[in-house]
Amino acid sequence: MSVAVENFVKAIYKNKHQDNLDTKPGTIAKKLRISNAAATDMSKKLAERGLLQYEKYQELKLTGKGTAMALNVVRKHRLWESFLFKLFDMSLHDIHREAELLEHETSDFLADKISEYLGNPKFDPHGDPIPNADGEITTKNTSIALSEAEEGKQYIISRLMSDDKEFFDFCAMNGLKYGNSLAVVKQFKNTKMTQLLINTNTILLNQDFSTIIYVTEK
Amino acid sequence: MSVAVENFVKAIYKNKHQDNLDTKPGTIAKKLRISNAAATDMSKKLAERGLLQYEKYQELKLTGKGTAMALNVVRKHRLWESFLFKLFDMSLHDIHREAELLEHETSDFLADKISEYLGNPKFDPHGDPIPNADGEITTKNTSIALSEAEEGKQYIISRLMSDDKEFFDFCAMNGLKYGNSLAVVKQFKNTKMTQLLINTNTILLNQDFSTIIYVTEK
DNA sequence: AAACTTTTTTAAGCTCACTTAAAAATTATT
DNA sequence: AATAATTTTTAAGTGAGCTTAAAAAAGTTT
Repeated sequence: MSVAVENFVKAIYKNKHQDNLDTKPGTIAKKLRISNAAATDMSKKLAERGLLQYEKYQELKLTGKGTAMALNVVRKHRLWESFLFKLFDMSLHDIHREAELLEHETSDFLADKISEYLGNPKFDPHGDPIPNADGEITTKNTSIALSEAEEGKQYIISRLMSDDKEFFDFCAMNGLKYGNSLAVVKQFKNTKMTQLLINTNTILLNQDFSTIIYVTEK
Repeated sequence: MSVAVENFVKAIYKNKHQDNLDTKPGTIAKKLRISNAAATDMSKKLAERGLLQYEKYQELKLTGKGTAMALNVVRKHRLWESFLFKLFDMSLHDIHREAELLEHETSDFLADKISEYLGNPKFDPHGDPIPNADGEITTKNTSIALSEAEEGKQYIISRLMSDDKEFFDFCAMNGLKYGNSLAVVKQFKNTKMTQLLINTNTILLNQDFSTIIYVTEK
């Protein structure tokens, strides 16, 4: 399958299950940096191929086949991220950038080899779950966004949900790393800021960041 | 640069420096399994881009820029082969197949990481030299084809020059592996066969295989 | 509800990387 | 050297994946 098609179904899947965005052609277009016209066009073609359901002016809905394709690409992406992170000590942003390309040129055979090598991990270095070879995500996500965390409690960082370089740079600089501990000191209701303590450092996060950092109770 | 372009300059480079074939558009077309017309077409376009010199009915000649591109792709291919071979215990044919895809989606940055991880190897598992980051091949190839080897002498396998699955299956079955030792027992002049001894086994090779297995004197 | 704004779709057109068919040139054969 | 066979080039056309511009529909504001 082509890169364009794989990225298209992946974008639909992620908008629906991850980024809490709608799946209308225009929204997908924005994410993929293509024109609305191109997205509408692609939608019709993929509907014919049985990868999604398309109805004028409505949200796109992946079929089972389309979902399977999306999960297959997501699996490869997250396996590559895990692998590169482990072996090469690359930043979260760098591994994302490389995985974005490699995911489309990786056979199922190689994906399984990588998975096996890593001990069939369930999460990647961002804390995102890795679908298994059958496209199933077997882990339940019990984590919450930092913006929803309770004052005074201890948490462990379980997910950094972004692919923005500046965000990752900020995280790296401040010890905000998958698996690390922190305490939520205060939630500022009006300004929607979250104050937390990590490694004896106090950090104040605005909503942009507190809603994409996920944690579980310690 | 597109996959098509990268494969085109790579094919020219390999025909010239490795496979001892000419570099006319038709010959490249055959290798890439595209029509002669497509190859002629591409030749003109790449000439305009300064990657090669094109003269009607003549062989194609890579420019410095074209050669650099070819070597960059070859470098990535051979680094991937080395890497996959080392980590995943994959067959020579399998690593080739995967590398053929990955080579086009690998940043220079990642290539350097892989190289560094492997200790900047000079040869891949086929015995092919790996160009450095500047596109230089610093090793001299002193090996000869088995078909040219002398009766009664001991050799070490230094290169398996092919990408054919059957050939690699044969090699794997018979201990014909990069770095292994063998003795040339007899060269049959008329039938162009080579008889050799490896691990107490006698093997008789025809010319198809004896010309693509390279060795150095022990 | 009418008017305005935004989004989506349709229409026409582009580039890339191919194809097949025919014409032209080269190479091989007698 | 003339003819036949092969190779290369030219010409015309295709599908994928885009674009911009205009038309149509949906959503928002007053």
